Amino acid sequence: MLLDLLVDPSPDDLVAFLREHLQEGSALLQVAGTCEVAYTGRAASFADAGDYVVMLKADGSVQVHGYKGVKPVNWQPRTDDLWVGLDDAQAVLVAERRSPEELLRVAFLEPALVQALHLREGSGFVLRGSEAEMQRALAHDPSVIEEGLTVLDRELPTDVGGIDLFARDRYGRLVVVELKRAKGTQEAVHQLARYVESVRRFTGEEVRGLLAAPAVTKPALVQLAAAGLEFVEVTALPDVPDGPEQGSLFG
Amino acid sequence: MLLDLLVDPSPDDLVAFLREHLQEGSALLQVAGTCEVAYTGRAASFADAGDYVVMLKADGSVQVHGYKGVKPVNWQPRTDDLWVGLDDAQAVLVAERRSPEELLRVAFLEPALVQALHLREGSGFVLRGSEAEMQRALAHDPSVIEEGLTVLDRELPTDVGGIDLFARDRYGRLVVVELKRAKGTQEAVHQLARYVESVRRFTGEEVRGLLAAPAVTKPALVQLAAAGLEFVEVTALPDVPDGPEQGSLFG
DNA sequence: GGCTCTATTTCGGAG
DNA sequence: CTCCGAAGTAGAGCC
Repeated sequence: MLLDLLVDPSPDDLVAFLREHLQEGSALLQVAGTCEVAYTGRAASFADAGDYVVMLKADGSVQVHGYKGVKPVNWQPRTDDLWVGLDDAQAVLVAERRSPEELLRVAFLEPALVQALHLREGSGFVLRGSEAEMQRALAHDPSVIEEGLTVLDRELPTDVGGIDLFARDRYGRLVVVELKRAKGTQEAVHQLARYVESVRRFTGEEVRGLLAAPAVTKPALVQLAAAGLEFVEVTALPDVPDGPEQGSLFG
Repeated sequence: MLLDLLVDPSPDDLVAFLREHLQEGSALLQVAGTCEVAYTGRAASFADAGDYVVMLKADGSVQVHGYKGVKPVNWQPRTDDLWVGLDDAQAVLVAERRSPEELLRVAFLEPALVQALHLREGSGFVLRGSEAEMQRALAHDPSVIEEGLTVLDRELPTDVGGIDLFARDRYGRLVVVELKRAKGTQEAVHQLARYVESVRRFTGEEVRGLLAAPAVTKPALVQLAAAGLEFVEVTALPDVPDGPEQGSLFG
């Protein structure tokens, strides 16, 4: 797991270390120390001398972490070219990317530690509670939203985007359901309004619009009322296993 | 900078190490090794045995990094309670948070490395090219958008959100400007349409809607045309220094 | 405290 | 490839 480690490397040693392990191409590399960081691309930023931990992953992603926060101070999601060398007697890392064209440059003023780790590729990972899962569960048992609802389609494309759930209520009226895993916002209401309008225009039928979420913000509720749309609180969901057999029900 | 480091620590040593440095409270801690990670809270996730680098920052944030990607596999932006101890002869880290109630648990099955680093608090950091800066620049010189434009307000609140720039054109017509730092999407068009509708309703006047961005996507352009809205390409921006004197112009 | 919005969003998926 | 929308979004700003 731990492949290699140097404490207080000289600039030369740091460059050699990084080059060697980048060559290999499968290690996660970290350099901790005082750095200067510059980024240009989608925006531009510059951080003068400060203490950071620089993490280089095997997929070419680079992130520069400061003393706080989950989010790195600077980063690059992917790099097409990675260059390591000496500049003015300092070890320097340059990560470049095309499309979008961007460049991250880290100068290691005082590297305190460099290490190479080998992380085997990911193990089984399960996430529960996404909107996709919520959609699956509600399509499987729409009575949670409303009694007598019949699901016609999921992810139904319209000219203004995809409708999460498309159904008919017990009286045969068309129902557009917009799902939100978290609190429903004005944005969600507007999305719903667009869908309802589109379906109304397309079918000429009466169309109800439901926002199904665990909660709504107050402004969203006002918007809903103003637009003649409805909110349905959806919290505890029935447990539905995922799998291809579920998808085929609605293909 | 490097405070302490252990290779292949025993569970007991790992727990002692973490406790000691958490006590101190100002270090960035990292554990690399084979772990099992579980999260419950806003959603739920579970990752069985895999290789990860766990990073604990002094602000209480925790992140579990896998072999790829900028984004951690699991994380916690802030923790109200951090607990380290032995469970079934394994070192275990539990990071808990209230509001939202969530919990991250990492079991270190085979810790390969643990280290403590001291990162001095951040240095000067400058970011250029954000939407805020774009807004400042365009408010300062709206002729970049259109000749004869007079800015009335920035971040003007309406019942459906805040309008980036609110202005009158050379003929005295009201203009709502929606800014996007990157390519304008359908979402931006809908947002703009919402603002325009709101202002139209509120004032009863004729209202123009402009999407100002370096580019638009094709579907967004279609939507714009359909809604009677306009696109203005805004690329090179005048260089405007930020500072309180700028803000006061529009307070 | 809650609510809203931006982001160098990242990431994954669909056309 | 582009485009779109979700995210346990994170984080900042405002009320």
